[in-house]
Amino acid sequence: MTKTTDSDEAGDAKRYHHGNLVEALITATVEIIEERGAEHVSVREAAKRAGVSPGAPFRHFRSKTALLTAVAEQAMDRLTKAVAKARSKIDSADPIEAFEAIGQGYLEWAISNPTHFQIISSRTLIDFEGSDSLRDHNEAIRRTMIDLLTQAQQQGRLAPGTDFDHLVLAARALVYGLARMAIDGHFREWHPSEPPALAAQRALRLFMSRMTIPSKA
Amino acid sequence: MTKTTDSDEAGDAKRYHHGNLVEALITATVEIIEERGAEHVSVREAAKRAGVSPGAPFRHFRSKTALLTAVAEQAMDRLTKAVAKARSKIDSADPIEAFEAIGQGYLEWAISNPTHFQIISSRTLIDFEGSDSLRDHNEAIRRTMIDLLTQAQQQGRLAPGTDFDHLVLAARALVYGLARMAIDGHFREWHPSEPPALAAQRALRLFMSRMTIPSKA
DNA sequence: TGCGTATGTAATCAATGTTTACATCGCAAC
DNA sequence: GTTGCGATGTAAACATTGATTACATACGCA
Repeated sequence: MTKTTDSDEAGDAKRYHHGNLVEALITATVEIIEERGAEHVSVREAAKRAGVSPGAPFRHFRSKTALLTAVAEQAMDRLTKAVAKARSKIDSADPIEAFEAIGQGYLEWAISNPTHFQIISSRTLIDFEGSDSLRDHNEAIRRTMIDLLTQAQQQGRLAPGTDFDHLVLAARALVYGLARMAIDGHFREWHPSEPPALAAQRALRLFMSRMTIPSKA
Repeated sequence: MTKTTDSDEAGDAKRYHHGNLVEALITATVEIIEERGAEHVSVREAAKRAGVSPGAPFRHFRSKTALLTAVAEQAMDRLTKAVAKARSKIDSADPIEAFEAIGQGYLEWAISNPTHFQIISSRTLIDFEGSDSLRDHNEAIRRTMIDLLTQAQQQGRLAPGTDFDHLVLAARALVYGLARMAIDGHFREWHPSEPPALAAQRALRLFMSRMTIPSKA
């Protein structure tokens, strides 16, 4: 009865009960994805890294897919927060500035967290449709971007003759394409002097400046 | 010595030598990808479908990765041809029209061949760097698009104040993003009346119309 | 015809996902 | 404190997979 500390991670003593296996497995899985790619994750390896037997993970995750989905949920959570933070930073009520800020926040997060972004968008490895959390967060981001563009339209800020639906499509495709290019290594041939996140931001800004009309203020 | 026919596939007789195993394995692998996704391909399953023992594929492919890379090479070959065909169809010397045609050809192929496009761009499953064929074809397409935009620039057809490098980046990201959205199922919420390929084409056209100046002719 | 080599088979191995029977701990009720 | 039950872990097993090795077969050329 020497120690009854129940809380967190700093224990060396190997107890029968891990205490925080779910978290430890997710962390270990992220590590493996970083080292070998999401396709080469193994549940046994994650268990080993968490210091636990091969069967233990299945007490918490029905399958390997469920484990990877949990990783995706954590990732999506962080992405949502990054986007929200990016938006809160600009105080302007200008919907176009807000859209740019959100796009930039999205891109910055995706580019500096390629592992997490990769698992979010690899929909054959995770059960996207089966996770309310994933679907909801994804829809929230998408709706925010559409709402801002709708505001811009209502304020007459879209370049004349612009079809709204195809503008939205192009904007989403641009942001998504830039993010995926980054994680797929397409930025390798880019100028070393300009970091990918900055280049992406400028491309997005170029796009928006051609699609919209500057505010009069 | 009844049959000495050496050529192709129409034989029911189970010969010891398959005759065209490489091709058969690639075809079988494509089938599996269509059914279960690229991450769930198994060499044994491909061997079974080709009517051959589990070890046989390794006579022709050093590893599973090598088999998947061969599939990617076949896919890239077809994509290159589709792009070339799209370009040859328009006789105009206008670089911007040519760019649009190529982009459209690229998108149409990617959207109607999601399986093949997926394997091309999943660079953790295939050995992209190790395949001269893949690198060369990829570089060729990229260079063609850049060259056309360069011509447009030299003819003074870019909207004033447009930074060339970021225009190229945005254009590539847009095309790539549209293609990936299609294969990742992001078009599901799109109007059912307008097929994804058409929507993508219009988004691309919108983008180009804002970035360039129409020809005087 | 005969033989070398490309191509296939069979057997085998280690690693993996998953299940099942059993062990151990944590914690609330007495 | 003791008891007992549910949550959490272990150990062992099974089928499937990627890959290797020793052996078998047949194609094609001298």
